[in-house]
Amino acid sequence: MKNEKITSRDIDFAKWYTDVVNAAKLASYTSVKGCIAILPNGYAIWEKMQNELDKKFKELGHVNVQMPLLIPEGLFNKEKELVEGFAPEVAWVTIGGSKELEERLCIRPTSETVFCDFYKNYVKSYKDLPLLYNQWCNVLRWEKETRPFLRSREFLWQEGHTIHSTKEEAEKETKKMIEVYKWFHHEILAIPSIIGLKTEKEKFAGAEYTYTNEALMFNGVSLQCGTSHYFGQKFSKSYDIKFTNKNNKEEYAYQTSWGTATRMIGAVIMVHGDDKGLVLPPKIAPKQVVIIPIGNEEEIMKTCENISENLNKNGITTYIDLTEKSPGFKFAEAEVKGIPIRIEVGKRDLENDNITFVRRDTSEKITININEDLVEFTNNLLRKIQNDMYNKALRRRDELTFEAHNLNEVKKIMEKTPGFIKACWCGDEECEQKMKEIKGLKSRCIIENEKLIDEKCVVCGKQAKNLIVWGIQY
RNA sequence: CGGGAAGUGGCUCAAUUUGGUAGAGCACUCGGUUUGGGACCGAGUGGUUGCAGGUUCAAAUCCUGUCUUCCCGACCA
Repeated sequence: MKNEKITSRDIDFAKWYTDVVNAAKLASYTSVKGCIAILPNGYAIWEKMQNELDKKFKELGHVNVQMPLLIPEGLFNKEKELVEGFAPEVAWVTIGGSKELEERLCIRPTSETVFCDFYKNYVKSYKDLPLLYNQWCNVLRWEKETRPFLRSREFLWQEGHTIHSTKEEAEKETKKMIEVYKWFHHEILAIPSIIGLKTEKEKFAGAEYTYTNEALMFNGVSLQCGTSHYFGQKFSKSYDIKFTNKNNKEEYAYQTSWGTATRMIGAVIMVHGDDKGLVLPPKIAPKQVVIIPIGNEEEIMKTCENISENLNKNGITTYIDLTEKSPGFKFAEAEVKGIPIRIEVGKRDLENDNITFVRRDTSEKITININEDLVEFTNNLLRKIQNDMYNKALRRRDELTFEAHNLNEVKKIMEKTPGFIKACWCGDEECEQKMKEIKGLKSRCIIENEKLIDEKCVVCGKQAKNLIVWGIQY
């Protein structure tokens, strides 16, 4: 059954996306462009994401802090490349109360500068290092074109800012955190992603290099999902963060930063969703099971309560839909919200001592005896759904991943469906620019540890340096 | 930021062309009958038409500005 409120994914993907956001009540627009209200259904998903990441960060020794929202202009301007990168999308506070400020204050688009300002006075000795700080907060970037979750002006994220006494340690941290994001996408969100370096053109302003996770959405458009930056001593030199090393010499510190955002909610929608609405991987579903009574006889209600209690007690989150709607309405409602498993309990089931399980991802109906071990059965099914969703997304990505050896091949591929295009590149920014002329193709990342598929650059034919994944960006 | 479209109860839309008391369906509330794919009957509640100005005896309707949303382009660590 198709949901009438949702435009078909194949007819208009952009409309489908916003329809799902609305129908699943994840977010709604407000009076300020690009600033969305994240509603309970959406925020609960974000909380699940936060819990998973926060737990992992802490296992790896990171601690949470909170830095200010406002950054004095002078402080913000110290790192030249960062300023140039962010200047067009920074909002400024110029008046406090009714008084014009002597120095205007920038609303943080990212917090490198604030962390640096703090580290400057805090770090004295190699014994103080490393500091592995993270903060969960909102940031503001004055985007011109906005879309709920994917590109909003205000968004929630986490930003890790670490500072180290050696280059090796900082580089290890950079690599480690991009692997954490990859784990998060694969294991928790059931989204396959490709890790690689950003080209000079695409890297974070002020970074020596940037690692990124690139994922492909159902429509073949790619989304940057979590980045990890190595700063070397660039920021520490701009902000004068020195420590005394083991040899009693002053040395500039080595830094990293890494972040991921509420944009991931958008990724989950666009990778897993279908024409009935959202499809949530069990590991981030705020409620994993919905139990729908069909009829209101005492035996039915009692059975629902028993199942719910039993599952909840054993760590599976469930609820019984007790609203006075018809069963069909409740089915549709559970589907639009993406709840992984629906259990139906009605007269027909109970006459045979059965209950009915329905999978959200495949719509498969499974009738089982009520005396079976429901906890084990449900846990297995949740695991299976999580795995199957990953594999389905992986298959889709592989279907939409192509190789190209020259510009004509690139054009041909892009005429059909967009997707990831693997092609070699000489390292010249001009060639990157030429690729962009084909439907806006940009380099997503440089693939390491994989053989070049060609000796020549896909654009100019000169000696190839890197294998690049190209794609259209959200 | 450039080009285009739109904004009327919570939602989808009508009334705008030709200015003259703002209307329907869904949703919501109450009562009843229902319940295996978005139930049915009956009775209700809810809008100074995005906002600010202007023209007019009179503005949802005409004019100006502005905000928001959507599409195309540019931009996007």
